[in-house]
Amino acid sequence: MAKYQAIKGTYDVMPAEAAAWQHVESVVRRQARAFGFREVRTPVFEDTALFVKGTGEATDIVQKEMYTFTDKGGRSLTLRPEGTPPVIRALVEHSALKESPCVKVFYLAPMFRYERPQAGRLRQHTQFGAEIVGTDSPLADAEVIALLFTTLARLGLSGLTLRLNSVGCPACRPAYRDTLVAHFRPRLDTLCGDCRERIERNPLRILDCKADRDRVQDAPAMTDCLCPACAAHFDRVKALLKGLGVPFAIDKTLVRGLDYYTRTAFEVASQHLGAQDALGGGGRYDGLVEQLGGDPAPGVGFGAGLERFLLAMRNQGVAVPDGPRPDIYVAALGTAASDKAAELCGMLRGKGYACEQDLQGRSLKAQLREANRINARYVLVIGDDELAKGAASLKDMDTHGQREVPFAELADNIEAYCECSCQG
RNA sequence: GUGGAUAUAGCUCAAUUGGUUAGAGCGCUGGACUGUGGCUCCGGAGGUUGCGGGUUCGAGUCCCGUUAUCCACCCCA
Repeated sequence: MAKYQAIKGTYDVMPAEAAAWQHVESVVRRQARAFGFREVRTPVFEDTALFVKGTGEATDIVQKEMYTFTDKGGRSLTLRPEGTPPVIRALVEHSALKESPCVKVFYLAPMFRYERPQAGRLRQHTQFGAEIVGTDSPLADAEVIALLFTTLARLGLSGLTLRLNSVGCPACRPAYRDTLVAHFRPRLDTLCGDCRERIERNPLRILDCKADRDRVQDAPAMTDCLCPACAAHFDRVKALLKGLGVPFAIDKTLVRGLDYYTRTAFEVASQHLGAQDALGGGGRYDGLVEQLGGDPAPGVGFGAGLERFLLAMRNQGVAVPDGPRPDIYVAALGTAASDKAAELCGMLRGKGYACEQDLQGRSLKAQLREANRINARYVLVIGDDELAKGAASLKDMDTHGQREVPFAELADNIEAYCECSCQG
């Protein structure tokens, strides 16, 4: 066992897995662009108060999962546990909503939470998130949901379930909350210990308690208690999703763990994951911008875990396209030939080819095996004979064919010999 | 924070009721007309059996501790 290893709940992406990551990232970026979202990048740490205020003091994230430390200036800083508060902070700080009243942004960034690792759950994970700030139109809700859902589809994922709910707004939630408490109060002794506390602190969370799943089914639903505005909003979101062909299921027990959500709440789960089956989730947060010191503005967004994308893809057997193959491998025999090879590699790279050579002075056989291993399209063989003749042997690794090409011609007309996908 | 399982070459795994120099496949590496890959054949390197104690004539196998990993609860991405 190595003396030093990656910290619990973290991991390394080694070159063999990097191709899969790059593929996922490029699909995500392409899709975000297709929907008109622009990228934002914010620092990995923030003032601790941003999350206490934004994410919510009562949430599990803030209460027990944050990596918080004091820097040498005595400031309390926190590695971001989620992406939305930092993004809102940045939009407010840069007055983005004054330049343009409706902003669409996405991010691809690491998040940190002190949790007990298990399948699909880490202490550092990477989130793809998107936010639309500045409009309370149901169009925005539907667009954000469609972005997440179509991205997953583009990645080849199937067996997806989109769960949808509305958690109301400050106008109608308090009344629903009372209704819920009135419903559960007489049945307190049938609930689990956690829920007996939740009824005081946050009764809505009783709804997504797994232990009390059965006892929750006949509880009153938020969707039956929405105020007219929230009900109309929810109806339009559903209609829009139908129009977009995004399948969903109403889940009246879906309650998200962050304090700022209003109205729409959603979650996308995969059949191909373990206990942690949510690929992503989000909702509307119409009070957050004001909460964080900006002029009041509504918003809606989601966060999704890239590690879970990859995990679901692997479990589902989705093939990841190969990365680009190297164009040319230069095999050299002897010191003089190696020097010439270095020179040729430099010239070819200058023309835009992906090109490499042996760095260990190995046998020709070993060099060709290496060229084959990295799936090079062509091999240039250079030895004493070639040096004397002033020409290299150009071998086509696919057709096994080989021909002689003068060094000088190589420089000027390499494209003619390489009718491959080389970008000259 | 709680519970369960696991820990043997780079990787995936073997090793009879505790018993001699801990094996295999893959990978790596060298060779099979001293300069030509994939297939085949032959050879080589590589392990203080996670770490620390204990029981025993003898421990990879049993016991205790510890660390790490995995899975689940909680919660979430």
